[in-house]
Amino acid sequence: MHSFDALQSELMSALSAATLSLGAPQELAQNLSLSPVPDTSEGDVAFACFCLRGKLQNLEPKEKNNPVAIAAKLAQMLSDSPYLDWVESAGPYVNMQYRTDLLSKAVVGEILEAKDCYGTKAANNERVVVEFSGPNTNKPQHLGHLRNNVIGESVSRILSACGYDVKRVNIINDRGIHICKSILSYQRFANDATPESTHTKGDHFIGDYYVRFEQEFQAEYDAWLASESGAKAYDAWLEGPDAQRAKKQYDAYYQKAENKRKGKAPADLRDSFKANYKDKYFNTESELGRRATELLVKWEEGDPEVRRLSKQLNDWVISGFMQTYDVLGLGFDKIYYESETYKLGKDIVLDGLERKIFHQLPDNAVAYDLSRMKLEGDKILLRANGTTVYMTQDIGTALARFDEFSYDHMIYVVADEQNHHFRVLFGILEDLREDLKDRFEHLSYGMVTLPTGRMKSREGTVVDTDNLIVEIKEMVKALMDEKSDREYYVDADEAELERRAQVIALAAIRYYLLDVTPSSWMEFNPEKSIDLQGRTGAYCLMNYARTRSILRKAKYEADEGFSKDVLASLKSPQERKILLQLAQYKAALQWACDARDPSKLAEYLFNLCKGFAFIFTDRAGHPILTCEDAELREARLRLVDACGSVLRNGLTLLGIECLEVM
RNA sequence: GCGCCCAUAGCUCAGUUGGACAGAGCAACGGCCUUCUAAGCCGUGGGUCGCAGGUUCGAAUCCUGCUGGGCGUACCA
Repeated sequence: MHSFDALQSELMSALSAATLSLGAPQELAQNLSLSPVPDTSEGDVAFACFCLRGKLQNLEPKEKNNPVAIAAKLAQMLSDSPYLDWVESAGPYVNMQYRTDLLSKAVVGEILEAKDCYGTKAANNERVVVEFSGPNTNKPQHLGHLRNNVIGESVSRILSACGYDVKRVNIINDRGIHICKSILSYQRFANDATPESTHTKGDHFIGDYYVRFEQEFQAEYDAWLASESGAKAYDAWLEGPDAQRAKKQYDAYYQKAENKRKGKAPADLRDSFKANYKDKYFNTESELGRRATELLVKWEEGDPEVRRLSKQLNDWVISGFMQTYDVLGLGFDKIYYESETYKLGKDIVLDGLERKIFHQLPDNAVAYDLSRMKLEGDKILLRANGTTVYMTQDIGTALARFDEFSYDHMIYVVADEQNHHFRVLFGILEDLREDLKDRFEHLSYGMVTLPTGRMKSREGTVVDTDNLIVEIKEMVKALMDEKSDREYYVDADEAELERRAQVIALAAIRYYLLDVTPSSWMEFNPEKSIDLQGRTGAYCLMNYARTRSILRKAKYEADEGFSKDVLASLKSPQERKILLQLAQYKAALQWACDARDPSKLAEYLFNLCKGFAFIFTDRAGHPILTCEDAELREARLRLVDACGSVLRNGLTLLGIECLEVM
């Protein structure tokens, strides 16, 4: 038996044959599936008989509908299987234990032969483009971007391991009013400072000017609100429809009894005005707003000086991003820049207009009728002046990318605030191009929150990616200092310790972010920061290091020609448990791939670690180095090697680098 | 108003698409370091799966209603 899959399929054929002989329809008998057993002492796998109710023609009428009777019958029929140690029915389930020697040889043998390739599938000739990261060039990346980055990278690796031809792409938003705000702020306050002159990372450097702009603008706005023209604008606003809507909401809320009020209290009229009028103030009254808008217009016109400044600032920010990507080990097959792609889509929309997929509004704007996809309203795709919007660009880039990559799947890793945007985007794309139907996926992930709620830049609670990595690394180093007398630390020089701390810190962060299902919102607690105890990246790394350590001490050689027969001596319940866990790796990987969810793999790896950790620490019951039975000793070392191998393969797919010594 | 999503242990999260007694980590409590890395190992306690109905042999999971929360609903990105 050369692999667990082979062993499993032998069992499945036996099961199919048994059900067939009891009169099950072909179709059903050949599509049975096994399920796990809750308690491993009750078997390795189970077959649940519910699906056979009423389907077995050759059974007595009384037994036909009774899963318990069916289970008993099947258990009896499988009792002489050469692939099983034993089989017994437990209620409606048939519990089975694989023949131990076949199991150990199949599982460990396959892993040690395949090594780094264990679990990876052959190319399936399907290409998938994964778009992730997508930063704006006005601020350094925060914890939310980090979640995006690590999910995007891990999903790419998982898809790749499952046979897909993966292309990673990134689209950097380097165009628009936000960069003009930074330019203006830079012009006014920087005195020609540069990242070099201030020894500041480029994205942080520009981020500070962006924040400065927002502060200045807020101060300007507050002053205006308190002024006479602010008061006039407020009075005028009170007469308008926005005020009426705000008043209605406000009154409706406060007219209810206190215990009947739902949701957040609406802002009072004054605050509604303040929030509501901000954009209008920016566009019409604000000096800063006017200057920023002028810059945007000049940028659009191709004004050389504005273009030069814009490029300079963007280059600084992007070089900062690249440093962060470098630290995280991220690389892209292609990076798109919105300054180059923002006009894409216009021709496609005009073409769609001719094909009557879109329609023209009285002011000549072009829109998509959302009722075509069972939603309401119009989605504007070209403004009356002919300029594009975000949606238009996304349509354009999706189709341009198809021409470039001929993808079978296009996955967008984007936060769940944009669920509606992508629903509309995919609807329009499929309306335009029927041949691309079902190729688009939105890998929607939830926000990373703090115990106090959402991160707010105004309150200074935004967790910065670069700083976070440094902080965790310092924490790891402090812990390492406490253990500096350990044997595995004494040989390491400063640079090596630094490297280990960096690897551990990154593992901790990655595991923390990937251990939660992407679609869930997740809480990040900066107080506790990222714990290094329990279900963590550090724990997984430590167990990998334990496997390497013990193999080093045993002078173990990972030779290929070893006799698999020694593996038959692995037969304790805990050893069997690990064998089964190892055998589940492919299933966990496939699940993670199908669900585009690295947390499925993260959970699996933690459980594998726990199984290994038990044996590793059980020196009395499962001695390895000091095991007196030479065959058993070798078998256990092979098992340790297999655990390490699977652990490393899996962690690599999470983007986590392993340490030989920790 | 309309649309989508969420509610599981003190806290943070799983629960493979309807199946065995609802799990993990943290926190709490009790044991383990002359012996394979204690960033660890073993054990204990802790849950009317938001509430009320319904479908089913069987529901945390599906349906209806309610309660509480979130995100959308731009000619912003």
